[in-house]
Amino acid sequence: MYGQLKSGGFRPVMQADQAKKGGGKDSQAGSRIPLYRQISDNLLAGIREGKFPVGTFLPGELDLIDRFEASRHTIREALRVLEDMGLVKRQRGRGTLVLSTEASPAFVQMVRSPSELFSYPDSSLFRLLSDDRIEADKALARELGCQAGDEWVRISGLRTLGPEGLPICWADVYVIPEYGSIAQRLGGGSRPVYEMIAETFKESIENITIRLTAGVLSEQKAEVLGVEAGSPSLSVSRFYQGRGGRIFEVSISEHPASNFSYTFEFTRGWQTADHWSWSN
Amino acid sequence: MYGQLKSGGFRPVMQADQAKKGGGKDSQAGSRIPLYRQISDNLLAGIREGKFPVGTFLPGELDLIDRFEASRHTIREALRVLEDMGLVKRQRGRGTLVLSTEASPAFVQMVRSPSELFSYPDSSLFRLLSDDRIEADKALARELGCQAGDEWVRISGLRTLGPEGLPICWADVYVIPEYGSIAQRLGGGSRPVYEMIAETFKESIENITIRLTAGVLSEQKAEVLGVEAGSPSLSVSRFYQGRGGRIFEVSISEHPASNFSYTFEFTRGWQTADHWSWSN
DNA sequence: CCATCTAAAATGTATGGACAATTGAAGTCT
DNA sequence: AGACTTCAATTGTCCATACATTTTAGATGG
Repeated sequence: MYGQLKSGGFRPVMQADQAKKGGGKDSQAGSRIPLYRQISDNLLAGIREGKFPVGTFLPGELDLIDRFEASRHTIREALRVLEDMGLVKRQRGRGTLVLSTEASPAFVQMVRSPSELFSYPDSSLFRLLSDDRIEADKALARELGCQAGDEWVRISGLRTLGPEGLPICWADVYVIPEYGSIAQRLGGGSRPVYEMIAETFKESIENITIRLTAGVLSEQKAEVLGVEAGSPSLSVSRFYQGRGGRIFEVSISEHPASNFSYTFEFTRGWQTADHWSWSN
Repeated sequence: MYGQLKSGGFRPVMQADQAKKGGGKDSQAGSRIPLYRQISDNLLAGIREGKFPVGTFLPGELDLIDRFEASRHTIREALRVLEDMGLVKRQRGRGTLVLSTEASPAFVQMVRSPSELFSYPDSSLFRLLSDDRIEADKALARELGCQAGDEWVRISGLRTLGPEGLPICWADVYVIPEYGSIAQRLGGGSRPVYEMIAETFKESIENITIRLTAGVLSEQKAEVLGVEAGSPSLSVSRFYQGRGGRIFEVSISEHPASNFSYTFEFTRGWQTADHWSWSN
C-alpha cells in the first residue's frame, strides 16, 4: 500500500555541520537548517525521484518517526511543508496522499476582491439605459456560451466618470431571469452588479472568467460614447460563476480603444515566498 | 506597544456545546470546532474590529496563553491560521505583525509557467523577419514605459500555426541590448523568447505584466496577416521583469480581432480552500 | 555621543505524552 | 448476500517542557 520502499528505503537525515556551542539537552542534531526542513527536503526528493509516486500514500507518521528518528511534532511539521506546497494532501484516517511532483504555481495573480479586476476608478458611475428580458439568438448564445433560446435579463447602460463626466464604456449585463429583479435596485449607483446580486440573493461567486477581444463599435454605441463610428474597441466579457458552477451573470463592456487598456500583473512565487527556499 | 487593549481586552473562548462522551483528561473544553480555530476566529474578529489595528503587533504568545488559557502549541496553531490567511506576519524576535484586515486573495489565477499565459498552441512557430538595434522615440518610449532615447534590440516576426499555416499574430520583441544576441539563436523554433533569454543569460523572471489594448492594423501588418487593412486588432504587450526588477524584454503582439481572444480565469480561494471555512 | 555589551522579550525548533475523530477493512450476524 | 459491528491504522487536537535564535531596548563604558 505504500508505493514501493519497504525496508531498503532511505536513511535518517544526517548533516555533520558545525558543532553547536551551547550544547543543548542531549543529541538534538545541531545544524543550521532545521530538522523538519531536512526531513521535508528528503521526502520531497523521494517524491520527485518516484519513490513515492503520485497517487500513493506516504509512510504514516509513526513510520516516519522511526525512519527519521524524530518526534511526531517534527515529522508533522515536515509534512506540513509539503502540504503547504500543495504536493500532498493529508486526510485523517487515511494517510498522506501524494498529489503532485511539482510545487503548484510559479506565477500568481491575486486579487482581494473581484472589483480589483475592473480597475475602474471609484468615481465611476453606472447609468442604466434599458433593461429587458430577451431570448438568446444564435450569435448571442455564442458570445455568452449558452444555448440558443436561453432566457436572460439584459441590462444596458453606460459607465461614466462622474455624473456628467466622460463615458468609459458601454455595458451590457446579462443576468439569469431569477436574478433579473436586480435591475430595479441599481439606481445609478457605482456598485458593480455582481456584488449586488451576491448580496441580494446570497449568491457566492466561485469563479470569474474574463475574455478580451477587439472589435469595432457599432454606430449606436459609438455615438453614445462620443467617438467616431467604426473606431476600434476593446471588449471585456466577464462570466460570473456562482454556487454549483452556474453562470448567473455575464457582463460585456465595450471600451473605446483610444483611452482604455487592460493591465494585469503576475509575480513569481506565491504569498511571501519567504517560507521555503528549497533549491530552485 | 500592543496597540490598544491592556486589561479590558477580551475573554477566554468559551463554547458550552455538547458534552464529550469519553471524558478526556481534565477539562479540555470539548467542542466540535477545535480550540485553535476558536482562538484564531477570536483573534480574527479582534483584527477586523480594530482591536488590533494594521501595523501593530498582536499580543505575544505567552500573553495569549494566559488570555485564552491554552497551551503554546495551540496558540501557535491559531496564529498559523492567521498567517496562512496572510493577515499577519510572524517575525522571530519581534512579534506578530498585523498586515491586513482581509484575507489576502479572494480570487487567484495561477500558472505554473509563464508559457501558460500565452496559450498559443504548441504547434505554433515563430518566423523571424527582421532584427535591428533601435533607439526608442517618444511614441515607442510611451509604449514600452522607458525613456526616449533608450536602446533596444527589436526582433520582429510572425507567429504562425505550423510551418505554412495561418498567421496568428505579428510580434515585435524588444530586448535590452545586453541580451540582443538572442536574435541569432531563435532559428524558427517555437520556444518563447523570454525562455531562451532566461536560459542563455541565466536571467530569472520575477514578474510579468500584461497589457491589452485594441487598435487597428497598419497596412503592412494587415497584409502579412492576410486581413483587410484597417481592421481591428487585439494588441498584447508583455513586460518581463528579471532580477532586481529590471525589464529585460517587452513583447508586443498584434492579433487580428476576428480570430483571437484572450481569456483567463480566476477562482475563489487559493490552494485547496479546504483548510478553513470561517464564515465568508 | 557613540559604540558595545547585556538582558529581556519574542518567535522558532524540538521532544515527550495523551486522547479524539475518521477511515477502511475485516469480521459477524441475519 | 447484505447489513451491521468491531477494530486497527492514521491523522487531528491538545498539553507540558526545554532550549535556540533573533530582535530590540536599555545599561555600560569609553
